[in-house]
This record gives sequence, C-alpha cells and structure tokens, in this order.
Amino acid sequence: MVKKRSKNEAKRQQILDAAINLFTEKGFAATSMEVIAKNADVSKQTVYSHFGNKDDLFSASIEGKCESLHILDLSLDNLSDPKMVLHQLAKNFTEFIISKEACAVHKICVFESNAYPQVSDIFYQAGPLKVTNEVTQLMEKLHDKKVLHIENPKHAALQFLNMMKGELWMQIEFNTKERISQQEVDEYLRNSVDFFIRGYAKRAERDK
Amino acid sequence: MVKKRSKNEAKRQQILDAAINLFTEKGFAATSMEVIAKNADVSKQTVYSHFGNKDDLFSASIEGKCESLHILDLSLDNLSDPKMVLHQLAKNFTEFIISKEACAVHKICVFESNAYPQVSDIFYQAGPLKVTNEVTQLMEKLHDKKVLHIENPKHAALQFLNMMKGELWMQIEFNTKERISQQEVDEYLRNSVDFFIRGYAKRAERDK
DNA sequence: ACAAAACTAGACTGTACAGTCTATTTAAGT
DNA sequence: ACTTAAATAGACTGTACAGTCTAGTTTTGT
Repeated sequence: MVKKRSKNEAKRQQILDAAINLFTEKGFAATSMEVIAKNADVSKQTVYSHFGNKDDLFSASIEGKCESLHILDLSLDNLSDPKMVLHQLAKNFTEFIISKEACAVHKICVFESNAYPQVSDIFYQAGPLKVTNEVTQLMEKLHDKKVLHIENPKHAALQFLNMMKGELWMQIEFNTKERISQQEVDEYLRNSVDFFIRGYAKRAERDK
Repeated sequence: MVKKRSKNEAKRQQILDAAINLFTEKGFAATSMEVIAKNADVSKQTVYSHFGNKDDLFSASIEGKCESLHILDLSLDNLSDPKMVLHQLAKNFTEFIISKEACAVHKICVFESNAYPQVSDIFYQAGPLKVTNEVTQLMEKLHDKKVLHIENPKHAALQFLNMMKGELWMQIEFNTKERISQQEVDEYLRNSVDFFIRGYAKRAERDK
C-alpha cells in the first residue's frame, strides 16, 4: 500500500520560472538557491525537494525554456514569390533572435558551454539546429520548384540565416549604447534578401 | 623631494595574464582573486596594489587582451581577382574567430555585457567593429575598381562576415560534441565566396 | 479521521571568497 | 651606506551561499 502523492506541479513551475529568470539574468554562479526560492515564493527546502541540487535545477530550467520557445512557424505558401517568402522569413527570424527571451538563453548557454555541455547542447538542438534544418527544407523546395537554383540547400540556409544577423545582432550581443535604427535594419534585410536572390537566381534569370 | 618608484611591470603583466586566462576560462564570478594571485605567482596583496578591486582587474585584463589580439592583416593586393582576395579573407577570418583566444574573450564579453557594458564595449570596438570597418573599406575598393558592383559596402561587409561564420562557428560557440570536417568547412567557404561574387557581380557579368 | 507525504521556516555547517591589516622585505634617492 | 617609500606575504574579517537538519504545518489519498 504505497501512498504516492504527486508534488505540487504549480510550485515546481514557479521554481522553474524563477530559476530561468535569474539564471538568464545573472548567470549560474551569481544566482543563489535562496534567491530562487524567495522569487518562487517557496521554501528553500522545497526547491531541493523538487530538484536535487543547483546543477539539476539549472539543466531543468534551460530545458523547460527551450520547450516553451516556439521559434519560427514557416507557413510557406506562395513559394513562387521568393522575395516575399524570404523577406518574411528574415523578419520573423530577426525578430526572434533579438527577443529578450531568446537572447538571454542563448547567452548563458554559450557561456556555460564548457562547464555544462549537455545544457548547451539542449539549446543548440532546440534552437539553431532546428531552425537551420527547417530553412534547409525551404531552400530545397525553392530549388525543386525551380524558383531558385540552389545546389547545396544547407549551405544556403546557413548563409541566409547568418547573414540576417547583421549589425543589430552584434549590438544586442554586446549590449552597446548605440543601436542602428529600425529603418536601417529594414534596409539591411531588404538588401540582403535581394542579394540572396541574385546569388541564387536561376541561370536564365541572372541577366534580367 | 618626491621619491617615486615604479611598480614592477613584470608582475603586473603576470597578474594580467593569469587574470585573463582564468576569467575567460571560468567566467568572472567563478574566478577568485586568490587563485589569480596564485596563478600569477604573486601575493594577493600585490594584486590589490596593482588593481584596486576585482572589477578593475577584469576591465584591465579584457582591455589588455583586446590590445594583444591582432586580428586580420588585410594586405589586399591583387584586387582584380576578387575570388582570391575574398577567399583569403574568408580563411583568415574564420581561422581567427574559431581560435581559442578570440572565442573565449568573445564569450565572456557577451555574457557580462549586462553587468559590464564598458568591458563588452571595449571588445566590440576592438573586435567586430574594427573588422567590419576594414572589410567595408575593402568592399568600397572592390566597387571603385569596378571589380564588383556593391552599392552599400557596409551591408556587403556585414553580409560577408556573418555568412562566413557558418556551422562551425555555432558548433564552437555551443561546444558541441560533433564537429563538421575541415573539408566541409572549406567547401562552405568556397561556396559562400562564389555566392557572394555572384550576388555582387557587375551587371554585365551576371550572365557569364 | 488519520496516516503519510509534501511543504515551510529557520537554524546550522562548512566552505569560499572579496577585501583589509600588519609585519616584513626590497630597492631608489641621496 | 642609509633612509624610507613602495612592494610584498600571509593572516584575518565579514559575508554569502550550497546544502543539511529539525521541528512543526498543511495537504491528500484512502
């Protein structure tokens, strides 16, 4: 007659929420279990009862965050107009990567990738790798439908996505004082999409 | 009758060396002044005498590192062969950004950019910004000499540099187990240079 | 109702570390 | 050579924090 009670799921979630906020804001080392407990409105002991130690809580909180981040929805109709598709993708992508949420998790995962490669890997799989794969499929489709001429879709996806980061991404990474204007960002995106299409235009169209 | 003695410059350098190594390896919070002193083969008090506190030592060590990083030497003759120039640039750039040194400083500056924006800014100026500016000038020259048709050289520089990061850079950032092969990296670089040149070819040559 | 698991509060331990103090050694100016 | 500021080593202080323990309270399955 084993009595099994489930732990309070709400509390677990409160702890995870507080933990991910603090970890991403202050980093692992500078975040204490006591402050996590306090922010979660829960006793320290409860934290330890749900998650055995600080490391495990860290893993769990990053994992939880990765699950909750829904990145891109590539609802890609209208493939025949690559400019529109790619521009939309570019906008969605940049908007996502500069979001506070995504940025903060990205930062801590990169930083702790030596001490916690498993954690870093969770993010890599759920984030960059997943997006790259999805965009690779898009590139394949653009090639198959003869909209563009893309011999290596994975390379094209990497080129496209990396390119889109541009200056804004660096400025956000380094938290610079000055930021380029929205107009400049838009222009960079437009310019980059045009450039991408020129570079991967079908032969026949290269002299349009 | 002021007697002025200069502090031991060698020790100062030992401290800076030890500090930058530890900070970049373990991060700011996880690096103690005692361990820095020990690694520098110097007493803790000496550390405090040279650098008032941990924050100042952190700034100084990052600053020192930035000065010692010589990034790219763009000795750009043979502009008439853009493929060669850009391929060389691509190789130099990737080699630099994946170097342990550069990576480690990059990581900590990004991570501490909230707590220490001044420090992060030093790196941004000395690294990404400087390289971008230099490559922008290269792009201008390629346009002026009518080798390529580049209306916005800064955008082109950003596109080129970001693009080159590719998959390897992500894998190094996240310290993944698997790494793509040197061959794949080379192929990506070649592919990307070709793509770049296609995208910025002069109109007359777009149907070569 | 009641038994046991989940929770709480807070004291406690041991460790680590930033920064200071003190006593000693080193070396520059004369 | 001698004086004295500068530099040094290492002990010391106070704080913070991971993780444990205890004693009591709440919740829940039966």
